[in-house]
Amino acid sequence: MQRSKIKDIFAQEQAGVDVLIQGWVKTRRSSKSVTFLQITDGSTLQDLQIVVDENNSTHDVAASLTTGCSVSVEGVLVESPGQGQKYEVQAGSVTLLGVSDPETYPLQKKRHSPEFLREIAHLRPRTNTFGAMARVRNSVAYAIHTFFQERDFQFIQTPIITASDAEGAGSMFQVTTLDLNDIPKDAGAVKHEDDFFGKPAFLTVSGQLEAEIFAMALSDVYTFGPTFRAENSNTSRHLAEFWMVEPEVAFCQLDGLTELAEDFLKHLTGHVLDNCVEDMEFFNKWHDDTTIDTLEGIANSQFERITYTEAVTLLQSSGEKFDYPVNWGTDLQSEHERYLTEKKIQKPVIVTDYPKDIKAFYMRLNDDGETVRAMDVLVPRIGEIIGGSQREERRDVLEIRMTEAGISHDEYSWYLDLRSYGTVPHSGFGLGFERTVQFVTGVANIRDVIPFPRTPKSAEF
RNA sequence: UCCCCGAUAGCUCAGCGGUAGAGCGGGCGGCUGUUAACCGCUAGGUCGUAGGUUCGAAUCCUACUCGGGGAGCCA
Repeated sequence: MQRSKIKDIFAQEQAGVDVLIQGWVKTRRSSKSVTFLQITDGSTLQDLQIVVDENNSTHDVAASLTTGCSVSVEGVLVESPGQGQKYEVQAGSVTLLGVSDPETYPLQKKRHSPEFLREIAHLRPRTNTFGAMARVRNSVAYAIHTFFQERDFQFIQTPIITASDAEGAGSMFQVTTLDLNDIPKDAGAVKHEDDFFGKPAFLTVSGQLEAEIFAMALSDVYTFGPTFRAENSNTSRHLAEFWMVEPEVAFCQLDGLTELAEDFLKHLTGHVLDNCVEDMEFFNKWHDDTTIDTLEGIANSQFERITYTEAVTLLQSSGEKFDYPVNWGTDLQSEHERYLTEKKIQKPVIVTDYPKDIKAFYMRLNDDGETVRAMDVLVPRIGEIIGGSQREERRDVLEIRMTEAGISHDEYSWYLDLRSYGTVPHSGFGLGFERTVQFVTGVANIRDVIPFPRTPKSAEF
């Protein structure tokens, strides 16, 4: 008999069919006359109840099962007389595939703290929360591709190893094959020519600059891959290794980019609401009882758009007491961003046109000479979920900005070349994938929305 | 990296100067179409590590390690 996934079992039109179920025991409830098993196979949040009567030849096997055991069950699908489930399986035979010693198996049939579960990252996918997270994460990833594919964006794979060490988005991990206990040196200086690439190499902090290359040929492109930041960041919103989505759009100015960002977030949240109903209800019940309302609000609302200068004015006249003062020219603090998106406007806010001195060199300079065409999308609880800009496409202006920022013109000659040979206005942004999953699910800590989190002093599994 | 908080049984925590407790989980027994099942019994801990104060430290002090919350950096 062919195995059925539990998700498909519950989608059956009617009971009465023979089924083969394989999965893991969540709990067992036994009495003298009957044993109930809750089985999960990860295809859905819902457990399947297996009923094993006393006179069943495999009742002793069923009664001996403990949490975590893997089993194979053949039986008949029947309508459940009990509360809590539509169908259950009247067992014909229960086969134990793999034991799970209850003395040592760390998962119990009760809630565990996320901190504890992180220590057993090899077993936490079996929990309700982490299973739901994995399915939603998968769904968001799928929606990212469909969004761009439907718009004829080309999926570009940008390199993970890069020799550029000044991409301007934070500290980088160095990649080397040199023996750190015996580093080759020449007059005290490291002989980088002996290293694998013949010069210092690093893990990428962004695929943007390379994506721009392809946008200047294929018009609309996006990347979606791992990104690395060696910042000593210890917060619930930062990882040393995370995934980022970076569309890059030719013949597009900042207005078009904000529209793309808004459509994008609406598509992702709408897709999850439509396709992860059960899992989202779970998150709404156990993690954040506002998350479904928030997502529905996003689908039905227009994002607010304000300039940095307007934001500063708004904050200064808010009457709100902030720990940090609000001054034009300094970056908005987390508390300021949260006030804007959570209290003042209560929906996603797109802040544009930041002072040039607090933004990256590649952002297009406005005619005022003071601000750049930057854009941050702020959402409740997470803060910045998207950062992007219209790129500086004028070579002379870009060169001045690079000089100011201390960026080598030689090393980025290829980037400058794009402005010499058929330059066009173009724009792009980066969306933090884990922050998006966090936002969608309402899970408080970013370490619980990625299978194996990498953070300072922590790279287990 | 900075500020604050924490680390006691497998898990979640109480104890806060006189030498270790609860609930859940585990084991054993009972019972019921049960569903975070229920009832009874039972086992289980060099109180994060290293120093110090004290007649005596889980408890007070110091350092370190790890974890959490917040900040910065950002996605």
